[in-house]
Amino acid sequence: MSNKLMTRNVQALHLFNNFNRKIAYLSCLNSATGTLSEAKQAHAGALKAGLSTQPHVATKLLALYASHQCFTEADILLYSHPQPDLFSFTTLINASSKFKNFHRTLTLLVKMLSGRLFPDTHILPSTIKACAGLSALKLGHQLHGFGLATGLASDSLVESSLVHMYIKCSALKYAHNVFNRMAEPDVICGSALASGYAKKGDVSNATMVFDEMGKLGIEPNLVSWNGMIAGFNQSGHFLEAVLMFQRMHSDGIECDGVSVSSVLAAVGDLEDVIIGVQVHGYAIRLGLRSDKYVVSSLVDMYGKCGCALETLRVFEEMEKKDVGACNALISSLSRNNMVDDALKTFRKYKGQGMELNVVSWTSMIACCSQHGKHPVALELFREMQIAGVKPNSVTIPSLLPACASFAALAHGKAAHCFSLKRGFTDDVYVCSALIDMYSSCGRIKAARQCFDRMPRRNLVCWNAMLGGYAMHGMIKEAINIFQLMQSSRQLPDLVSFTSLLSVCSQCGLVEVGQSYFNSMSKDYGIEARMEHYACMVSLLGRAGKLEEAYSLMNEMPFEPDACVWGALLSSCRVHHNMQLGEVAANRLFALEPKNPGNYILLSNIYAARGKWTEMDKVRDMMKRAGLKKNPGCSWIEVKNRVHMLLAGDKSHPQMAQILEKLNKLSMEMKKSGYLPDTDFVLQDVEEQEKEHILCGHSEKLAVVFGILNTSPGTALTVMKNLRICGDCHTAIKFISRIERREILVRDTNRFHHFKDGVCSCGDLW
DNA sequence: ATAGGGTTAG
Repeated sequence: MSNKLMTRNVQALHLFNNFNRKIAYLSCLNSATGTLSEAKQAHAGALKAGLSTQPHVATKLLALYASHQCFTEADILLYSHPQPDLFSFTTLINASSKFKNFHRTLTLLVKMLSGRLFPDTHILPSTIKACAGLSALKLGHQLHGFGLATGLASDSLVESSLVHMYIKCSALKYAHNVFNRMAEPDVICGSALASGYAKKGDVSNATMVFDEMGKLGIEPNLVSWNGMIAGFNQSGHFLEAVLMFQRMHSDGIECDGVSVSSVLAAVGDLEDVIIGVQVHGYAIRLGLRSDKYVVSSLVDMYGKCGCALETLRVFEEMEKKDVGACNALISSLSRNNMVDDALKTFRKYKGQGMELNVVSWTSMIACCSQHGKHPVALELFREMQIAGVKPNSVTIPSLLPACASFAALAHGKAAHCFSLKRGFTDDVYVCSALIDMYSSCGRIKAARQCFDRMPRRNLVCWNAMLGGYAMHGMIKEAINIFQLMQSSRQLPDLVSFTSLLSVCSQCGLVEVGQSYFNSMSKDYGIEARMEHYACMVSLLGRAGKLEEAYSLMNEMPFEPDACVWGALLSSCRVHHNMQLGEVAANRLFALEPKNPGNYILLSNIYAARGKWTEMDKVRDMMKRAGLKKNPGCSWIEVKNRVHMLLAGDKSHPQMAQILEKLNKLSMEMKKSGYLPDTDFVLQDVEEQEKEHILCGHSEKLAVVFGILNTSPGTALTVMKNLRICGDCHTAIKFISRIERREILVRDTNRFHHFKDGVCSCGDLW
């Protein structure tokens, strides 16, 4: 053999070997379906063998990477692919869609289209699914159009993905249309559509689709029934949910834990414990005692029906305690005013290492906020973050009322910043709570800013803003916002009118208030409730139209409650009307014998009229009611007498006696922590108070009250006014004084009444 | 190469 020939042979052999290696590699690649490291090895091998740009190899590698969600690597291969084909795109698009990487799915679709490749039946469903995942209705709609133009829309996979996409985008009409045109409609699409309507609260369409399924030859299955029950429950159609459950039962269809937990939630909201007990028994018969969802809804249902003991029993019977059930228990206890038990439960399971979630923390915070344990609520919020549980958009409005009642502006601001950071400020509940917090802390401008920045508003937001202006007695702004509300086509409700009437009453706008009161039922079909009558009585009463106020009370369709009588009594005190004052006071003594404020008001009227013996009688009544121990009350009572003496005959024989009594009381008050003033020259504190509020002189206001006394009731009033002046620092000082003492529940209620705009029975001390 | 149903917090 010549040398030349030799070299040729070697070359041929080399080529042959190389070819063999490639063949070996390709077969190896084809069998490589396993791990990610295998995929990487295959990729490395392809690079080494110079095969990575071979269409076949690239496509295979791409699929390997995609199956491991390694989209960056897959992308590199796609971009360096010599001729990216439909198959490469299909594998990548479907993988992205499968792993819910919807943005990538749609980016790939666009890239594919720009390469003049068009989706087929393999790609269309997964791209439509991506639109569903991103709620991209427009694009989904376009893909639908493409499907119609190309005839792909009649593919059954495309059809069902369209139905689901339209449901997810809450375009139920479109979904319904596609469903109606399906060649072979299936249970899955039918149930999804029916429950979609149910979730949206469209009872008639939900029922129609559900019933039509039978006509189309599709038998509704358990999931279809459950979807209806759950949907009705979620949209607040509780009765429909229960009826559906009953229909299911009478149709002889056996339900499961899903049906039971959904129907129980609805029963709870109907507060129908009789049905609740029946379903409970049914659940036990079906052996659902250990279903955590069933137990949670049972606990919640009994709680909503006011059966706290049953709630506890059901929870105790649970073998392995579940967080959800524990959360339901906490909220049930809270609902039934068992705040300490709720806290105990929370601490107990936290201590036992139960993994508490956002709902657990939020329920506990809401519970404390709602029951006046404001510092605890704030502390829990801090603890929650230390525990690494992220607050969500429900946590914020649960916490904010605590900041508001506490005038804890710094905490409220922090919560606001937190919401901004986390993007919660588009949430109507968050914003409404912020508005309320800022108004309560005296920052009405900040409240308005929150209001103006809202992308969408509902009734709650409008009421929060209106309430804020009412709280500050800003009549112009309140009327303004009410008009804005009407031009925005937002119908007002009971709460809106409470604020409006309250602010009119505060500002003495009798006619305006009366016209609002009349238009309530005339223009909006809203029947006036107790709080509206309280406002009206206060409105008329403050203006001195006491007889009119009294006759309005007689015309009321129901018996006036303590609030309404209190409004009348307060007005009687302002105008020194003894006759009506006595009527009101006597009713109040019967309605709330333990409320010292009523006695004081009457005593004040007597004092103004110089009725010495009547004052004695009131004092005796207080004693009999067991209220004589309150030095603050006695103090005011005695002070009134001194005023009388000073105003009248200074050489009154009882002067020395009274002064002695006053001194004794002063000592007593000092001992029990009150700060009495011995300087009763401050005759008309109320006048000063009004002036300072109007001028925003919070320090002076604080001084006036600081000198007078600091009984809990006073401190509350001061705090309220300080907040209106925007001086939260001083307000907080007052709060700490209140918290060191026990406040009568009634006092707190009055305070909240004020806050909500019914200030008619304020002016306690 | 997949699709429909559950409780509890404002």
